[in-house]
Amino acid sequence: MTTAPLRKDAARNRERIVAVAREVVDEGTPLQLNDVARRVSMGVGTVYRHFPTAEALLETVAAPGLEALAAHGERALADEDPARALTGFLTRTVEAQVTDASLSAVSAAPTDALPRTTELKQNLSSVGRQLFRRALDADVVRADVTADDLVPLMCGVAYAANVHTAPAARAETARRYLAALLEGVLVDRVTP
Amino acid sequence: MTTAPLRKDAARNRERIVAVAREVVDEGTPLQLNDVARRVSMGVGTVYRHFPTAEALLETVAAPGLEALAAHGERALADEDPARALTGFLTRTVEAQVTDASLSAVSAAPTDALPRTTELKQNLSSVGRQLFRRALDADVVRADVTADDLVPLMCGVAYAANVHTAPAARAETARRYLAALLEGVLVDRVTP
Amino acid sequence: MTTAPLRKDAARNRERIVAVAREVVDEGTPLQLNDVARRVSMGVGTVYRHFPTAEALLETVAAPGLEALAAHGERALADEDPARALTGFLTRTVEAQVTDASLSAVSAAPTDALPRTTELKQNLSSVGRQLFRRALDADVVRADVTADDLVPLMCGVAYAANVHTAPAARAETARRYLAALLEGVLVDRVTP
Amino acid sequence: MTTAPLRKDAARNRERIVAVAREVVDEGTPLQLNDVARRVSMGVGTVYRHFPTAEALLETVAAPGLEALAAHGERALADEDPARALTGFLTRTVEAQVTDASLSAVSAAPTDALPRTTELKQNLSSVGRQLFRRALDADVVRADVTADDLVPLMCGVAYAANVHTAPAARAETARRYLAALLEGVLVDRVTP
DNA sequence: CATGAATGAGCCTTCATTCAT
DNA sequence: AATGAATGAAGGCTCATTCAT
Repeated sequence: MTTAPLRKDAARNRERIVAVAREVVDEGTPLQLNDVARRVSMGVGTVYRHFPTAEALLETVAAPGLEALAAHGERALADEDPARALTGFLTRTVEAQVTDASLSAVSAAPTDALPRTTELKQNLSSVGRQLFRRALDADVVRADVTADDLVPLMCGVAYAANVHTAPAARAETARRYLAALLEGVLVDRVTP
Repeated sequence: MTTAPLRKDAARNRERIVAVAREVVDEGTPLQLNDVARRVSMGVGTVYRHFPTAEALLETVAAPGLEALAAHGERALADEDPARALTGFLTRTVEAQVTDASLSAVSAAPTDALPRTTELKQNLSSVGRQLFRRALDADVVRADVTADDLVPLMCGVAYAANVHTAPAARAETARRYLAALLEGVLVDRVTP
Repeated sequence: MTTAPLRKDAARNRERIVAVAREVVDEGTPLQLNDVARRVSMGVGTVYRHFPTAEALLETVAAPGLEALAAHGERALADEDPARALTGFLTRTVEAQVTDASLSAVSAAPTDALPRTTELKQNLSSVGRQLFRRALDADVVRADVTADDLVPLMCGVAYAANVHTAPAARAETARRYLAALLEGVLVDRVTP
Repeated sequence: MTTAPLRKDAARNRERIVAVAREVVDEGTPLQLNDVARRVSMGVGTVYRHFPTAEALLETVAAPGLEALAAHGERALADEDPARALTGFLTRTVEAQVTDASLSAVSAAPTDALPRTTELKQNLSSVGRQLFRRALDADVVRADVTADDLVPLMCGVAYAANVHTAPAARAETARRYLAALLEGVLVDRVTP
């Protein structure tokens, strides 16, 4: 056991903190531990006890999203059409990033506050990597992109969708930009 | 000229401020007027006199870069190959954004502090739009991207190149990502 | 109680802040939270935690004075002589304003920082209004002044007493000016 | 000659400064030499040359008003009815103070920046003193107010009219408050 | 005389973090 | 465990005044 099991009330506190942090993130408000403490009507100390830094809390907020993406990826691995599998996975990924600010922040962060986050990000990478390899094996991927580029590219697509775009239109824009990336902006120049 | 020409010494001070701000930006340090004042050994008031906000200073730092990009675009308009012209312009753009943090920040900003910046951004947009239209007319562009998407997409490519990439490799990565976007990640699925 | 009762030490700090603010006010120095923090040797943050604005602190400093005035007014309501009751109340009011800069400032302020202040000012108004009505009913008040004029007039009397008057003489001067206002500067012109 | 005669252009500059300062005062904006300089499109230095301090400029702005009041007082001295003369003068005075922020500020100020201001204030005092003495001699003034109280009392009336009163209603309110002061708020208690 | 750039003290306010209770 | 008061560095900005040009 890594951590001692939390006392029931402590566990409940922790959950309330995370729930409220989720709201803060969804509001687009920067995540501050003091702010969260006030919102959950707990002392700052309590919040700090559970989450040593704002990043740790943010990653905890992001975790279910990361898990869900990985789970989706796992299911996609069962898809017989490798292109469809990869496309579906990536679509889901950018949609999630555009919808959930904790995911875009955590995905793009160079370092993690929690080991658990690193683990989740690796799981996700791994699934992406497998989907990518299958697509490669099926010759549906051009050569000059590697599996390592998937995360940065998805972060970029999500970022692009936020630039000069009204919030309501971002999910749709993200889908369009992903499509552009997958299919290419330029028509193939066929040399006869 | 809208504003009275600056006195020689004032002009020199102004230039020193911009030069130091350039360094701050290149360092990756957030641009703060107090910090700049300390670095140039001037009173804060002097810096504030020249630049009422950090954004104004940042945009001033970015201006030459924006001009250079527009100039490049103008020259590209003379290129007889529309695809090459557009590609060259976009390559230059993402390289610049990845190399110069003021450009990525200013490009993605929804509002401008200086009218001059708005003007420069419009020039740049306009050039991009013309290059795009030519490419469209030459049937080298797929339909579902419009000229309005160029800026967001370039911001996204530059952003992607910064994610999980060592500084030294960013320019090269940006070029790769742009290529991926232009040519498409997936092979076209030809239905026979 | 609306707010949780303060911890003992916090309460002591709060009191020290108010006490020092009282001194600052009595000195005639403008009330600044930073200044108060320095004088009580606490971090600025502590002072800001207790009082979000200088106005809030000023009103807290003024509160006991406002309460005392209202209390005096309540007692005056028991006086059988309506003119004496009103006069006594008003005398007390201008004396207080002239003696305590927080009272004149808070009384004249168009808006309040603390709900408690609004409440206290309303109490005070209400008492004045009742005393005034009694005097009216007893026909000892001329018609062209209303209860709404009492506060402005008292502020004016206190202000007048501060103009070109040495501090030591101000209370006495305020009484004289109030008497002038009540009795009239001009002799009644009796038309036979 | 106290001061060397100004060169024509310097004199014109001076006048423009005063005119703009008048506007600033009428706007209710605090009078700042930098601000005035900008508005008249002159260097701050020029404004400082003409007016060493904001007070000096304010007093210069107030001067015509002070002169007009004194002039009115002089004419009032010719009035055969001493009560009417005094009343008219005081009415004019409070109206002026309520209408012109420079007059209330300069009147209440304990010290003057310009000798000229001291002189004007003395003239005005002197006229008031004479009107008051006449009224006294005619037995239309109660005893417990002296000529020295006139200025403070008028400042107080003007101040009272500004407390909790909408700008548009201030002149009328000031007149009412002056009437109250002159005639008394309380009915004379006649002991039979 | 006129200019206006430069100064920098000084005020306001926020926030991440600690630690006594 | 929980609390939340205290901290104080740090950043933002204004403005009266001076002085080199």
